[in-house]
Amino acid sequence: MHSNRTRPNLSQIAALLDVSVATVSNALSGKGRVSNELADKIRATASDLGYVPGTAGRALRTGRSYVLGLVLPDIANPLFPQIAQAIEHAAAKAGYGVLIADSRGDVAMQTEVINRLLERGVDGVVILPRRGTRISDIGSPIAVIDSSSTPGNTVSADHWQGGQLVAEHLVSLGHSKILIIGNNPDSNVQNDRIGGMKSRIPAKVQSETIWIERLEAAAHVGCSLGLDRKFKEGFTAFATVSDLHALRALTELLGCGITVPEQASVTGFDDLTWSSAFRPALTTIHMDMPAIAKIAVDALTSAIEGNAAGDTPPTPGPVRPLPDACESVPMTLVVRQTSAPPRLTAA
Amino acid sequence: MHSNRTRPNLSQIAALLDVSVATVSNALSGKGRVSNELADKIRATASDLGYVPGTAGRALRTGRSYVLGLVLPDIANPLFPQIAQAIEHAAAKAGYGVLIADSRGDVAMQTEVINRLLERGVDGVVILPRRGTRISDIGSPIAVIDSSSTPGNTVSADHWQGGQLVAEHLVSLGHSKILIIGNNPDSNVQNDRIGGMKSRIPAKVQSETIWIERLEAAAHVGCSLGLDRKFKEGFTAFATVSDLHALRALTELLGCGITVPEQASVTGFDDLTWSSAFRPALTTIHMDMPAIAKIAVDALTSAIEGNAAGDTPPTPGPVRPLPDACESVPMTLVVRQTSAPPRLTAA
DNA sequence: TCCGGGCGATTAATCGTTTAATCAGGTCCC
DNA sequence: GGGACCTGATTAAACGATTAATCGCCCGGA
Repeated sequence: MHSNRTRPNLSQIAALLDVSVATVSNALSGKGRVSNELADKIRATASDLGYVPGTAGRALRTGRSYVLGLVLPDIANPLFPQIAQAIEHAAAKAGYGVLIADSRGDVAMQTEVINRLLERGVDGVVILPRRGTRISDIGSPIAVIDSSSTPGNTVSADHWQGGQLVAEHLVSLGHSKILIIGNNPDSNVQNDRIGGMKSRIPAKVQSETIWIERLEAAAHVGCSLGLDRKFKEGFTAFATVSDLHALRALTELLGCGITVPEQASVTGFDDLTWSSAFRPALTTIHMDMPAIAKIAVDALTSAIEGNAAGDTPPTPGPVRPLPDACESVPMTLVVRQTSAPPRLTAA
Repeated sequence: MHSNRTRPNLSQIAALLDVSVATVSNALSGKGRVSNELADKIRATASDLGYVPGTAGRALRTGRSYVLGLVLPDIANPLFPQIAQAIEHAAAKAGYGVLIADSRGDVAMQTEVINRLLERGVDGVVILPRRGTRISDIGSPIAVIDSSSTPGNTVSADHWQGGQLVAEHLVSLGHSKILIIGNNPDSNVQNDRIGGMKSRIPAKVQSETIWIERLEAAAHVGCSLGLDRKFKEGFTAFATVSDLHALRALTELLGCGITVPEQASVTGFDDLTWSSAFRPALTTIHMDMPAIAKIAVDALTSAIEGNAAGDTPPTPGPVRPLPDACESVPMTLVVRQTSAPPRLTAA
């Protein structure tokens, strides 16, 4: 590969072989009619020069930038690394780049950053909407990753089924009083997870749900969740909707002298990267982000490229998963060290 | 703002006002010679149509895309959200978008993803290099964020000074045996942090350094760090180089029945988002990512735009901070609940 | 009256790629 | 021998924005 100061373009190759730029373009894209030997020569010098088509010219001509936007409600979300990595990887495989945008938790900002992405010419947008947000109709295809109970959702983890896994696990361990710990009752994701849990808690097993934000509104942020009292009431399993809350519950229990998992079990959700970095390592529910990202990106790119091929006008708005893909990706249970059968106290 | 199906362009505005596209362009950019009243009319209809210059045409003509690349050694790094958010914000303020790339910890991949970004036409690259990587000379300006002891570093947190803060804090609390817990002795960042700590540990205070990766190589991943033995040896303070390791140390101590902060203090580094989400909340060192990002982006954009203005040929390779900016951004101590004076055991 | 010059706007070229339309030349068949 | 047809290539236009060069016009001074 030559190392020129400026990147080679079609006309350089054309001049070198004394052919027209159109022929070079045809040869490299395989679209027009070019003799095999000439096409070979062209491909050879192209790779010799290290030619890659300039995105600017192509975008101008074709109207497509091969860039997707990724919109997150809050980029500081600890789940973000997994998501960004998976989306970037899936997009790269499909030949797309990923432009990030952060709405910083602000609802108004969410539409603003989407507009900024569109102004930059992205071909489509992957969005993890902020709680309770309706995505207004923008002029481009959108893939929504949230929860199957969100209208317009494209794909998401099967939070309900994940909740079922948690409940089944704890019940099968022999727990008979399970405390479900949610954060915000307005979250579709959390409601799905909790709904799934409840659906698999048999009648003979007691359960109760508490919401952290409500507790904190009544007291102060970072207040005690009162788990020691719940433990004394007989709860031996504490099922949270997020690893973050599981860690909080875990440290609160340990701080009260309640051992985990001997006296009490704790479960999380999401399998954040650090969830296995401490002792006892968290039992949690893992989501298959690569699969979710692939479905979202496939749906998006097919909508985009379908459009371009298209007799039909562009299809803006939320996209559906491809026929052979599902909207809900199963979650898996990761049993580590915070769950065990309850110690049988003398009856 | 009209809501057309296709985005307005210069010629639409020109046709509407019966002027040439050049005049419209001049009026909007304020460069050519246009009468005030015509310029006003043009600006009015432009904003009425919701015109924003298309990036493709502009990029093609000017050779600049107003997009920066952000390269991370491992996007799954828990520090990534803060970094990405800060860079994205700083870039957006400067009128640039941010394209992400993830080298997935692979050194060879690092140069590959940089090339992919360049092929996409980014104007510059912000990179957090993988340990021990030399950034080969690419044809574009690069801002390197690592540590001041890294050659070619553009800007970074003052890890050394952060280490000093930790040591001063622990020493002032009265600790006289401090265990420093590092992960990988090849990391410039970790060495800086530990060097800073040692530089502020007076002779009368004992200290010792252990490396997690070495311990794990000798035993197994996730093995005990042997902190209970260290505690019995008299160590009362455990200073780690990362919140991740602090959490590990904290849970190991708690699991051994050693109370924090009453019997032992633990400190982290980086102030990860979840560091305050559990009890006892971590005492840690916070880095001013927004400031770092601003310096990096400013240096990058000024190199880019200096080039364009330029008589001089483009300045590829690592950029320096602007004259009024510094290379090392001070870190701050965040005292929470894991640090306190050591309990005086009966002598 | 004629020329120089400033102002306000237009013309035209350019960036790199794609693609529809066209063209030159050869082959085949009636 | 002359159209029909196929093949392999070229020509030219187009995408949208920027910008150097140009042009017409009016005004002032000689």
